[in-house]
Amino acid sequence: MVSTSPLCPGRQAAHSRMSITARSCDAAANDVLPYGLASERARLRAAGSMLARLFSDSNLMPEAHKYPAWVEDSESDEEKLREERNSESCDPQDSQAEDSVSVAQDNEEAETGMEEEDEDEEEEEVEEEEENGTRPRKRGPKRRKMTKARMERFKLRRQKANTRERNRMHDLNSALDNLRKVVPCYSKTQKLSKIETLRLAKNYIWALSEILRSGKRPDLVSYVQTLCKGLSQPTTNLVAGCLQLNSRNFLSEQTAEPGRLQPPTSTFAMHPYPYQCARLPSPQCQAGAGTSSHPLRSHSYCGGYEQHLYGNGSPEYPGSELEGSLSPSLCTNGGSYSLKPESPPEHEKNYHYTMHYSAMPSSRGAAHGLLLRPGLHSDSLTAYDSHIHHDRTAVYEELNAFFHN
DNA sequence: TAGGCCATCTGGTCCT
DNA sequence: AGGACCAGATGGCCTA
Repeated sequence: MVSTSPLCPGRQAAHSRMSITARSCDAAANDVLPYGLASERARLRAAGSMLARLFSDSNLMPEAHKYPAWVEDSESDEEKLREERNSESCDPQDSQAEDSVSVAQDNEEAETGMEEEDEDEEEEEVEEEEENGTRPRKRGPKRRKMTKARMERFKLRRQKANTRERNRMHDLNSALDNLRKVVPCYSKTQKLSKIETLRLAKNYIWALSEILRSGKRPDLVSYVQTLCKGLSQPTTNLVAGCLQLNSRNFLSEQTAEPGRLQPPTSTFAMHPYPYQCARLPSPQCQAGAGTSSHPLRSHSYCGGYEQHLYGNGSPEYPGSELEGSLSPSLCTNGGSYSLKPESPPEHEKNYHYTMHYSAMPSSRGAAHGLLLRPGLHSDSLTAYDSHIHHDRTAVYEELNAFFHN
């Protein structure tokens, strides 16, 4: 039995504490492009530029965040500093703490020695007084006495820095939210964790670059394995669910009916990943029946996998094609359909899996189970989705007409 | 209660 | 000097 956290599948991962930094993003990005093909790199650069534009879109950025109460409350701030001074002065012998509390020491000096100075003298640089005996004088530039005015400036600077840092992290989170929407599996109610989002995005880019490089259609198993490489088990289940993949079924098919799957000439490296998801129905359609010479023009697959992978029927590759395949305008939850497991556990009933589907499903048969309702998930439409929602409505209407006439 | 994830604060470093 | 970026520390929230 696979347990799934209803809020965050990444929480199940036994990863050590990690912070999402630009360095980790760079490290992930460096793994994405294993090939020296200039054309693929150019396309991916274009995709990267598109993502950068997407993330830098001012409409996507959160509104100005309110300052916490203490920012505007100087008295509470002073109390905070006072508490810090009290707590940090408990162990004066700790040299490491000494560095960290230098500001507090300065504050202390300000209180003890400078209160009677007038404001003009406060602007002067004054050598630090000799410390009283026990500890040697610290190296480095001589510290200035922390006057009241200086302390105020310090506090103001610190508050501004905190605000900037807060906004910076909010922007980063906003970009991560946008990234969540363009990776293969998006659920507003069950958000991927930051690290899982980055991993899935990296795998997704890898998978797309493999397709571009080889010009071949990967088999379903390898595709999902590639997407799920390094992800936690709950996230793997989520992605597999989004791709309508029943690992138990495809594993058995792999052994009992290998002919139904792509031969092992897959362009994706097979790696043993312990799929244990057995809560999803069988794939509605089997892979491998296609004869299309081009993966992006395939008309043989059906179901989420194909719609996800080849859904954009545009015959053009570069530029707009890439933007189309990566852009949420074609990869949207606004017109997506939910994939619900058969008899889901109680705690999963509120899950809201959405599968990004693209402009044109591959066949009419594939569309039979597909309800194209522009407002289907309007509750989960975000600001960005709302932004592009209007443009997509016409497409949905056309598709509805196409499939229901 | 432990562990995972997250937001925030903070000081350091680098760059303009 | 000030801003951007980073990483460590901390505490809150949530789940198993």
